[in-house]
Amino acid sequence: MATRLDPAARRDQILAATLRLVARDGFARVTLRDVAAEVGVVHGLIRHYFPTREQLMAEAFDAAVLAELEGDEEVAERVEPVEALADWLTTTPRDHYFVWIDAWSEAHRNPELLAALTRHHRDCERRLARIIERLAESGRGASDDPAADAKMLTALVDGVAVQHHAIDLIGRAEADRVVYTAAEDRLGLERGTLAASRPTAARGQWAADASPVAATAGPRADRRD
Amino acid sequence: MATRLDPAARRDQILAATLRLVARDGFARVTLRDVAAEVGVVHGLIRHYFPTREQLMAEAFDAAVLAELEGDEEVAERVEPVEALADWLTTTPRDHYFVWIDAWSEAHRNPELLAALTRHHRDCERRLARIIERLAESGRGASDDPAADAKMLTALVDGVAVQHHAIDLIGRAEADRVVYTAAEDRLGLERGTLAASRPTAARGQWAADASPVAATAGPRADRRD
DNA sequence: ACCGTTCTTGTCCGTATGGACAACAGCTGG
DNA sequence: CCAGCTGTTGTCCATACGGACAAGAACGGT
Repeated sequence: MATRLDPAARRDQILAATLRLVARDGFARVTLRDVAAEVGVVHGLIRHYFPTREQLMAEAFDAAVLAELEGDEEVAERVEPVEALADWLTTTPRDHYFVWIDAWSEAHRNPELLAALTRHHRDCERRLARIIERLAESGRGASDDPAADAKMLTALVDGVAVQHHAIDLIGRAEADRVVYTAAEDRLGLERGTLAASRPTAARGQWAADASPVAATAGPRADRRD
Repeated sequence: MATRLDPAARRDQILAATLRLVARDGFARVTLRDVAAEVGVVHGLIRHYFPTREQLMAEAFDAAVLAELEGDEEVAERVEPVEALADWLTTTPRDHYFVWIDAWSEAHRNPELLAALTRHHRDCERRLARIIERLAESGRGASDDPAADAKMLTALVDGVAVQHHAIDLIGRAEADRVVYTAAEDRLGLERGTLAASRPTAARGQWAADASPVAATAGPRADRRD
């Protein structure tokens, strides 16, 4: 059925499929058979690459964390701090956030996941703090305590993302507006500065192949053994 | 085994047990047998009260929303706005938040749950906006747009709650500090005002009986049929 | 051309779940 | 005291899951 693949390629394929399904169905509901069907192989094959369901999930989430943060670092260091800030604070693609929200709800009963989440969150705060620092150095903004400002803004971004993605209470425009306004007030920027410098491109992708996370995966189909 | 109970009492008992288990294991993992074991009855009895698992979950979540918001309204109207604000912005008990976070991750595949969440969120924002309004009227604070301030602070509270409860990155003291500082800046209060007026008592309870949510439910026990 | 490696499949098993149902038991009204 | 209602139990069933394993098929080195 499925053509024989390079082991590494198949692994990545399985991890990408797992992330798609987690975004759609949640960590707890994704079964090995689901993943196999999404990839187009027999469910026994999954076990050939991942000894247990838990390990699959753990590696999939690790891959997500890794992919989300890779590369941006030096790039962000070169662009104007105001632009970098506007980019960082803009809302993330929906399917990504579904995975994060699911991870939050799963973290307190999965220590590995909690560790990965903690590392990821610290990374996010650190990068944002660095942007704020550069903003203050450039004289275009002000901050007494970049770390504290970063922590507050990170929390705000997550909270707004919940309102936007999970509850669907506000649209993307308003989500950005809420965060931008708060950031401008906090960092001594004039109102509207951030919206004006928002770059056009969206942030990174997930899967190993070029397709976005939720490319496949229509309404949950029936499965067989 | 279990003594014959008043139907309404047994219903409430089942709903309370369900919420306890959802806080511990998540919506997706709670089984009818789990609930029955938690209550101390046979799993067939659950079906006598709730025709299907989905309905049980839906009603349990409705009960949670209802219990969380009931009563406080007129009470909040009588206390000093600064004190009411400090109370409203302080972090909610942990087990409650686990249910909310789980609900967020479940909402996009459960329309009823999404509707309940939306209503709840709107209620929260409305109440906070009312407090901010009274604060401005009293002259002790200022707000150009109470609704916008309420939306931003609600998002911040949720985001901080994630950092505090889900990721366990910050403690309760720091969680309150982050929110209080942001609120004070936004509403023209002097730094420290909110921390100084935090009331002593915590917010409401859930279950029908007096016990807190996670009273029972140690580390997940083995079950039998 | 052969042969070992390993990617891949098909099938089996024990377990757990949601749901259905008949029998039992305690309460209430006549 | 009896009959009916209903809360409660125990048991059964079809399904689906994670995991295990042996057999098949493609690939690579010699």
